[in-house]
Amino acid sequence: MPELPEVEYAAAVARRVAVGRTITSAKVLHRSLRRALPARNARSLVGDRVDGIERRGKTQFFRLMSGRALAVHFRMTGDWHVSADGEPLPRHARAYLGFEGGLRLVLDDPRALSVLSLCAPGQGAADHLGPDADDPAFEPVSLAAALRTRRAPIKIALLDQRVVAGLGNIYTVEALWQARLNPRTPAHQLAVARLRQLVRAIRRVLAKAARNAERYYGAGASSPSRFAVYDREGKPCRRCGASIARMVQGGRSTYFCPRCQR
DNA sequence: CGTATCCTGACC
DNA sequence: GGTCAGGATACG
Repeated sequence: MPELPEVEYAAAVARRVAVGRTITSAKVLHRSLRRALPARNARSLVGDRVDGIERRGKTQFFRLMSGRALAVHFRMTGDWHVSADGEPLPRHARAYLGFEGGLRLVLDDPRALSVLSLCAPGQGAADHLGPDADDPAFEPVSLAAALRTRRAPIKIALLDQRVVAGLGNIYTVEALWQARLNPRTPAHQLAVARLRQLVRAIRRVLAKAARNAERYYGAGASSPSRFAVYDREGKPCRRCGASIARMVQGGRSTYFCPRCQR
């Protein structure tokens, strides 16, 4: 799943193709994406120019010359595919932007859950997001303040983008293992000292993911897991050897070591 | 707080 | 042919 490091990588790809270039074509190919970006809105992108692409949490913002911004969220399975005009589109092409010079940025998304939307000039679309998980502003003391009233399990709280932006299921689970924290611990019970370990673990997990050159689709299903706990139910904990357990929290799988995460 | 919804490929 | 996966959002 694209989380902060993968979205940052995708944004870098998009920057190379789009920044400084005028949009020559824009089309939404799937009904589900037209809910947020109707055909007329897509058409209005033609003639505008991409001045820059920023990432906040898991959202990419294409800053346009007109003052508007195109927000792109990959959700589960979205990714950019780069091709030249006239080349066949990938099987799960859901939308594309064509640019001056002949390159095309194609949104490739099997499940078609990605969201494209236009933000009017001055419309702050990232206001509801907490600090980015890889930003220095994400630190233990302010995290403690954000969690003070939260009785939900820490796993659930970390997935709330208002608390911290950019974490998804996989790296949240990995960071909790790294920090030896029980995912069920009520968030407000964690002292700053424990949160310091957690923040450090999150930074470490994200930095490792960012260094990883392979894309998230790249690893074959049979290759050894690059995760310490995610999707390793019943396999030995890489720290203590106990059997990795799985539970469901908020409808999503949490993997953890029942022995060394307390 | 929990649960349904979107969407489709993968898997039994 | 039924179930599962899950980010964000909407709702009870």
